[in-house]
Amino acid sequence: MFQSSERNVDVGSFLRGIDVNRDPSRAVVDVEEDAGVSSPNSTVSSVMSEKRSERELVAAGGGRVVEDNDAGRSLSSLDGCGSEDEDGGGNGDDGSRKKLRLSKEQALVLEETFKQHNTLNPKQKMALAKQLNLRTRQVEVWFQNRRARTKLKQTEVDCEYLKRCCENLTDENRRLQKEVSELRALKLSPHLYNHMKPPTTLTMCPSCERTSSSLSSVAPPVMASSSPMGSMSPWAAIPLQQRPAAGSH
DNA sequence: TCGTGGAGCAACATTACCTCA
DNA sequence: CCTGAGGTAATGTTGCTCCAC
Repeated sequence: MFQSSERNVDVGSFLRGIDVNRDPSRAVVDVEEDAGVSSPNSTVSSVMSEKRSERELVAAGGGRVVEDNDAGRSLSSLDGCGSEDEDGGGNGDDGSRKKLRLSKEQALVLEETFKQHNTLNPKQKMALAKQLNLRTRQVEVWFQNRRARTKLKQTEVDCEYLKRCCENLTDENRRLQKEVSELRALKLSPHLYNHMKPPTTLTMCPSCERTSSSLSSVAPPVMASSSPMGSMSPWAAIPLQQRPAAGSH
């Protein structure tokens, strides 16, 4: 697996410091969820593999694979987790993971819940899982993926916005450059220059009595980085209320 | 009080399956 | 029927926090 080394230098990192989901009752809840997989695993991998096999059993044994995903089925007809505790023993033999498709009703409820809070504490997770006849792990995974999708969408929106900003700045730069060359041309033609009124757009610098828009100050604007997505936060110079937001999910 | 190991969690990258044009 | 693209559920890894010891 290829992971970037700067993986954790992201927006989410500092948010993790605020562990809004931390719930004192968590331990009890999680023990409940992982009932039967409570062996003291020494490594994460072993935990994962055990949890994985548990999931596979449910996914396969529950039979909630795509072929039975007709739009009309009711939530209560989803048996898989109803069998939260039962293992079903399905086709765990071939090791293939069958992918279930959430019903429209389930997706709707999950979406609505996500709108209210994009993370769930263990109690909420369990309640939601129970309501939807899903496993808590499935709810958890759905929220993880949903957060990822939201972030991706927001990134795309940000990117588009920055692209437009860049284009606007380029245009502005071009305009200013043109203005500079025009002013230079005027300056090189004293007979014309003397008879002209000073440009009304130029303001006097009160302290030095020189025009604030002297030629040197009209150099092309240089951004903090050559790229609009430079190392510095691209939003640093953009008022918060002007930042675009990804559409509702 | 401090260090340590385990557990749980979220973020992230990736994989694998499914649908649909 | 085949196929490639896109969507998304699921998996694996990593780092962080909390807590018991």
